[in-house]
Amino acid sequence: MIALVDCNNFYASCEQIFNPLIQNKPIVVLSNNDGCVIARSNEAKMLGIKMGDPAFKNRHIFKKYSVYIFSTNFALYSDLSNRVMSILAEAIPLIEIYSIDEAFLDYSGLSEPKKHAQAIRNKVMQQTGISVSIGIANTKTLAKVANRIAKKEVKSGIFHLHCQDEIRDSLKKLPISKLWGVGRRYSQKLELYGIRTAYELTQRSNSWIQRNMSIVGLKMVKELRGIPCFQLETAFQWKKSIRISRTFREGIHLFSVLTQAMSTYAFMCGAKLRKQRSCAGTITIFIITNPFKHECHVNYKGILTIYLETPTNDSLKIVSAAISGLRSIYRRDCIYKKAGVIVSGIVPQSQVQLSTFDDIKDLDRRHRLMQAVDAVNESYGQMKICLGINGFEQKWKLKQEYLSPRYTTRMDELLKIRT
DNA sequence: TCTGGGGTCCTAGGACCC
DNA sequence: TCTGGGGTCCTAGGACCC
Repeated sequence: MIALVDCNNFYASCEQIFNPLIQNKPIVVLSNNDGCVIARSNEAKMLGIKMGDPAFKNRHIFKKYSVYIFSTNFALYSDLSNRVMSILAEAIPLIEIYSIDEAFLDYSGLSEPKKHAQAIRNKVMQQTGISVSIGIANTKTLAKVANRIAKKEVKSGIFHLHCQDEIRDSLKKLPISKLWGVGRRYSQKLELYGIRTAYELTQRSNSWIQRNMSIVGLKMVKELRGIPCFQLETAFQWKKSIRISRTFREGIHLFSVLTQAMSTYAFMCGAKLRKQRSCAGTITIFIITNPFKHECHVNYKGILTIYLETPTNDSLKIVSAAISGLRSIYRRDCIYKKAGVIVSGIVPQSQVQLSTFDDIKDLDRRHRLMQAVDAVNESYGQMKICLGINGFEQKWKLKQEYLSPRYTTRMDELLKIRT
């Protein structure tokens, strides 16, 4: 038996705790640059403000109903999260902290799970002021379903989903898109096959499910049928990738501004790496143009993966690798990869060495590639620059060749598409 | 005018070797 | 010179989560 504890409207609740004036008021928390709504209080939800909606679409609602608006304060949220999690861990040591506001608890062998959950819920409220919903069931996926019911339909905020009839009925009521593990793509696909509820999905054969949704989808459906497939991950996990990425408020047209930003983010990545005592084996940098800007008919991504000869967590080395990578994208010392995506190269000892256009013997082809990259360069940095670092757990190695034949094949395909 | 940031995992298909 | 089956490794891309 597993319990899923989920904090209600977590970021919004955190803001409310320290400000009595905004209790029971509509409040929203906005993302970086005040772009999107990423948390809402119940009152804000009732005004029809949607999760993930761009803030500008809701400005009139904010004004009309005097909605309180906050920018994110992650220091506050993670501090409160830690407090909640330690209360949970005190009650049940076998705990998987699933996200900043959610945890799975091992409830096996508990004779009165609902009573226990009630005690936890009270304690968290009493000691932190955060209200939580708790769903209890035999598998993680069913606990998710139970939690949804606890949050929406039950006053006590606690729901134990165990008898077969009840499970069947709740799955019949659950729209397929709301199921844990079914996102936008899968729900579109499943609806094409006439599957609208979680129950209808459980009626499909195992082979059909695996064919269409991979092994992960099959595990999820088995869990809906009551067979545990996802274990509780109670051990601490090192991060396998670390990333800093930002969207700019305005388009960026100066290379110097890009390098400045890239340095900052690279430096921050280094700090995060050192904090968990890891080293990066590869560094990936990428830049994306504004996907919502319609006048530029193609949107571009510039991606460069740098394979470090020696894994490192030295911020200065990471910064210099990132900057030389960025410069090489900018100088177009690189190979166009496929529509909207450029470059992948190898950087021994932080020196960018990429294949250049000179390597392309076919003059016509070379010309078309250069045109394509020009188009990319022109639209650079209009909106987004990202720096990610990953792979420090993976085997690192210095590649002997700049480009594999396979890569070239894909470029040929691309050229077919573009011409 | 204004659309987030940080993660994980699986799979198909090519490279390469025997 | 041509053909081939089987295995492993790697990576790009696609899916998902909060």
